[in-house]
Amino acid sequence: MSTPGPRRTTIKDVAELAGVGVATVSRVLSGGSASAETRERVLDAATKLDYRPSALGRNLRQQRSGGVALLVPDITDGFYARLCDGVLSCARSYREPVTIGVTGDDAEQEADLVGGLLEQSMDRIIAVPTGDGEMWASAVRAGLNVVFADRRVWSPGQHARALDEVPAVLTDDRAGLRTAIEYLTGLGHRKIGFLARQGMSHRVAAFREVMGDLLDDDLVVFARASRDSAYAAAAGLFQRRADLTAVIAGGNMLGEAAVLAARELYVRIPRDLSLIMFDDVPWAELCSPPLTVIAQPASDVGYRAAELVLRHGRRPRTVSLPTELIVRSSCAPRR
Amino acid sequence: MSTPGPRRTTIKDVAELAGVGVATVSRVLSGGSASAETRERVLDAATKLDYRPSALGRNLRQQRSGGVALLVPDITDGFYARLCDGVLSCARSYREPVTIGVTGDDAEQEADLVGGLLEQSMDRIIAVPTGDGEMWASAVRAGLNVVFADRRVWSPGQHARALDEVPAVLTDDRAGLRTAIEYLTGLGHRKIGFLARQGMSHRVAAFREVMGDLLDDDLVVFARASRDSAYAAAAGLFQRRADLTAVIAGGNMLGEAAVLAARELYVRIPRDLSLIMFDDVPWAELCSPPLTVIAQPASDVGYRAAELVLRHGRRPRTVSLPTELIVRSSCAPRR
DNA sequence: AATGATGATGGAATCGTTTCCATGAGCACT
DNA sequence: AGTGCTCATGGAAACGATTCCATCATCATT
Repeated sequence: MSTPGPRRTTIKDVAELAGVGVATVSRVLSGGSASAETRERVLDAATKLDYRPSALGRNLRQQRSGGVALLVPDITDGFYARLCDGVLSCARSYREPVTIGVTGDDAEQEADLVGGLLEQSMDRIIAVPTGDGEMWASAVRAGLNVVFADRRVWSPGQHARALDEVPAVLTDDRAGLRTAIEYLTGLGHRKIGFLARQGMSHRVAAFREVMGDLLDDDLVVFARASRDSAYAAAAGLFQRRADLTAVIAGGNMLGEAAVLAARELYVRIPRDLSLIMFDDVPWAELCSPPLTVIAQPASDVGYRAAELVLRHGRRPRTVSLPTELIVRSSCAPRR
Repeated sequence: MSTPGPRRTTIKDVAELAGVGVATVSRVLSGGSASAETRERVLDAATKLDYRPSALGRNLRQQRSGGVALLVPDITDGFYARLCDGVLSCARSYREPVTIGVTGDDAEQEADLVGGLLEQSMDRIIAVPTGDGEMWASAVRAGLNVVFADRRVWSPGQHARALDEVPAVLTDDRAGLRTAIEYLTGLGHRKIGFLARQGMSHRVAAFREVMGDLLDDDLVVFARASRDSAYAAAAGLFQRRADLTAVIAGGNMLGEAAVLAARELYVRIPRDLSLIMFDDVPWAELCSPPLTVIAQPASDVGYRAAELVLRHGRRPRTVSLPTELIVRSSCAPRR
């Protein structure tokens, strides 16, 4: 089977070669106090034996496994892929491994995943949460070190304040939405739709608030976290409400679906329908027509979240990163 | 600071409550032999205490941490994102956590990452390798359980056969390329370029082989793993060789760059230049013009690779998944 | 009835680290 | 010289599981 091989070199071997106790080796290697001479002898021995501390032993002793967990709804979505990339790049500089799980925007899967992490004694986690504040509250009570990214979750009961203390890195959806809506109304649009995905309630809330008097609740539709569902939602909206003249897609999968559905239904963009999509992706520029988007610093969101969870120093409650409206050619004046 | 809290319930607590020894509890929980009555008592106690075995203890004892590691060049690239998704979805059904690292197609970073994994005693890894057979050979000699995905690496020396035993899940690049090239030559194209990225030597080799007499080595160009570099490579090629009538992009970042560069240089697709891109992505259809692509089952590649590394049964040396040419509107007859 | 085989069981060792605590040396000050 | 203080140091005890091994009961066979 597997070769029995030469046993891996342990701290004990180093101690022996250096002629000191294991405790001393441990102290030297983790930056404790020791005399200069001892330190040198230990370091020498360690390099001579090519000693690498076993994370396993350390983890058991410290009752926590290193590394960070990262939970995103869908890694295939360009936005979350970039968010992951940001986390990964920050974690790399701390030499911390990152464990990724996808929740599919499903509360049950999310709970499962978190359960698994607890079992692994992972105590640091960055999450794009999907619903169920109860679950998250109990997780932080269990000692989990949570940072929310992209969206957050509030404490369910008005007495439990556990979640309100959880730091979060968000994008300024509201401002982005406001700019976008102002742009559209400036072009004369009044009937503005919103394509959302389950779990985007924060964005929907912001949309409702910013729209104010203009809001027509029949114009906001929800899709599940699949391509097909997004398409169905977009097509359904376009067919049902012929009076629609502009639509905002809550994410790039929704935007994709909107373009596709419009094409299928002979709705011309931007002549018949103006479209603004959340999140700038490389293909938005390549699309026909090039899409006007609300750009989000996805990678920064990930990076900052990782910093928060890894540095763990005094940390601000919540940081909000700016969005930017990038005007291309998918919006036109209402005709 | 952190609440000392009630100690987590250990196997010992369960043993005590059930009135048996810890060894028995362990056996029952991991499916060993035990009398029906004992089994029941143990299971009862376990549920009553809401006992969850600590992965830490197990890991240390077994000298290996569970889970799988996954190394990809760039998680932001749609292809690798889907590959990750495939791995994650398979791993989920085994309840195994997945640790992801991005190599950026850089051998040094790759080696770093693998070193880190060794330190964590991760012994199962799925990798899209980038260069340096030496490093991978020593990794498998160290007992690492490697499965290559998307591309593989051969043993450096002709005597060391370590790597040739490593299973791999690949896509049939050669066939895809052959079909694409036949399609292009059928349209009358003779000067066909290839846009590659560092680390795509397998694909370049296949291109060279399939092109045969038609090959003009000056028409294959390499980019580094960044968007800018891809753009520069494409633009450079288009300017340098005005006689070029068709080009194949080795990945979707390259394809993106090609479309952009062509647009910038007033090269019309497909009128002046036919384009085929490796890997079908949702936006290929939305692009103007819609792109003809060589589709690859990215998610399946990941899924199968995960199966291979997790089931670990008798396993085929290498599996090759089919590609498919999807004809859209980015190719036209040579004029 | 004596012997052997089988199977369930629990005690104890083990994995590799960190950290608590006791020890002893060195030094300053009275 | 004696007292007290600060250090460096090493032994040993965790951490929580798995698994080796010895023990004991039960039962079948001679």
